[in-house]
Amino acid sequence: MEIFNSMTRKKETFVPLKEGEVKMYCCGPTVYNFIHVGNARPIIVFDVLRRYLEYRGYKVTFVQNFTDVDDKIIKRSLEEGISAAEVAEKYIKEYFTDAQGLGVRPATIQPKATENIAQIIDLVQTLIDKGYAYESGGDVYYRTLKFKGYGKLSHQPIDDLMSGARIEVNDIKENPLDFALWKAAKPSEPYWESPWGKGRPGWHIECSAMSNRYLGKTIDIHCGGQDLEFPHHENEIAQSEAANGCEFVRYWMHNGFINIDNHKMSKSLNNFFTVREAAADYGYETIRFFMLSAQYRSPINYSAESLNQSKAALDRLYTAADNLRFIEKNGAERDMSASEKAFADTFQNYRDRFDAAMDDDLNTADAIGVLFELVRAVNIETAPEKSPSRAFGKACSDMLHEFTNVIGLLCNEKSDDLDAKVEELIARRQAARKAKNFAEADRIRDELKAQGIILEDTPAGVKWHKG
RNA sequence: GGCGACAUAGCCAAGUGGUAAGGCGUGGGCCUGCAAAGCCCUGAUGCCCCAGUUCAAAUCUGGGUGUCGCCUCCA
Repeated sequence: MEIFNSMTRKKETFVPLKEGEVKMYCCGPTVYNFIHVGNARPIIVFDVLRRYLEYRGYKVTFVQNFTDVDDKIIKRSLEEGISAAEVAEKYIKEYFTDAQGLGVRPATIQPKATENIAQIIDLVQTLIDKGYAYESGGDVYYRTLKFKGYGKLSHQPIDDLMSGARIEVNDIKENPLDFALWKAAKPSEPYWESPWGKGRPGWHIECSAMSNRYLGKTIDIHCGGQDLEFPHHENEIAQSEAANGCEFVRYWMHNGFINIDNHKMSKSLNNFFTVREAAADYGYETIRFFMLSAQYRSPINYSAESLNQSKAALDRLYTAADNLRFIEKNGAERDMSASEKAFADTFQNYRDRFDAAMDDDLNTADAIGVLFELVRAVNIETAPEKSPSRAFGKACSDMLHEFTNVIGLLCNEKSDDLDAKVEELIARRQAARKAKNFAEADRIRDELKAQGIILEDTPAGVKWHKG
């Protein structure tokens, strides 16, 4: 598999440190609010990466953290009149509601910064001992100029970074580029005891500490949004490599932004939609489809038109899956015919092309193209006039789901429970149709429609799907 | 100012040297009690512009134009 490595700015063949195993870390949300649609992109994209690596046989250890102590959380706690810990707890819960809706599997480990204070303090102390950090008025800062590779991820010459930061006036730092590892507690702020007095960790040090604790000194993949490249990931490299004396990350992956009216969606610009709002309008899974309809590094524009197109495309997928489910249950009771077997023999071609697309730096747009080519072929081969067999329906269904499981689509399919209720109403409507009582037939159809069930009359019988 | 990304049909979006995937939408058709779905046909002689390299370029090179991002908390 080829991965575009932000560090080298090239696609590189992915070779894990240990054969058959992948250690990956993804920067998780700061839990002070509902996540917005922009936040959802890395969550979805790197969930697909994790699924694909597992599909290819790797044992994946995936760590995604929660930043649950931070200025914004403290601010929020004052606004809401509850403790910072309660704010964090509340929005972690909301995060999981959204993540589950989006079809995102829980990471292997989802640590919180506040569960790792001892590790963070140790790491800060190590950096002080090695001369890479210094205490100043209860704060501890990283001595940026001391780390030779500073700027290597963002490819920024250190002089340019310096000039950009020049305007900052701060007497307690040796250099404007130095960043906080530990912040002294102000009155009424949450704090932990440390060798430098009461305080709390800076943002960047958390990820270094947790990555090291749960995955080790060198990991295979570290991912996040492009805006984390500098300074967050740059700082992580400086911290981890200075402390451990070895390479921190083999492959850096950064996803592109979601735009609104061609401008970055962000909380600071206040032009964002929360996932909760978007899901109310289009459904969670439509958001997931939308995110995967373009390659993860390219910017995508969030608009009603795009989301509606994604919803329509997703419906086509559901229709196909429903048809196959129908055939599995009601198809011809016989072995697969010669032509059915011949078609099943072509599955490997689709698989090869799907894998090739995903191997190419997770080209989900291309992979979805293959998926839809499969859908059309399956629709043709399972047309009612061909009286497809149940075995064939299952074979096609399995193939379809092999792909949709990798990209995490089709996670809201029908249940057997619902089947029974709907089937009964369908039977009553069929009786009415047979008696040419179309008024009653249409009434039942409307009744089901009101419950979100859409009927379709086909030569092979009445099918239905969730609208 | 420094660094970087992108520009493909009405819309979304693949395609990095060999003659334009896929989805949405439009129009027509088959099928149907009607509808829906599905299938077939339809759609860029063309890939922002101008040069150049090549037997061959959306794909490579040079120069433009336009849009966006990072350099500050941010996915």
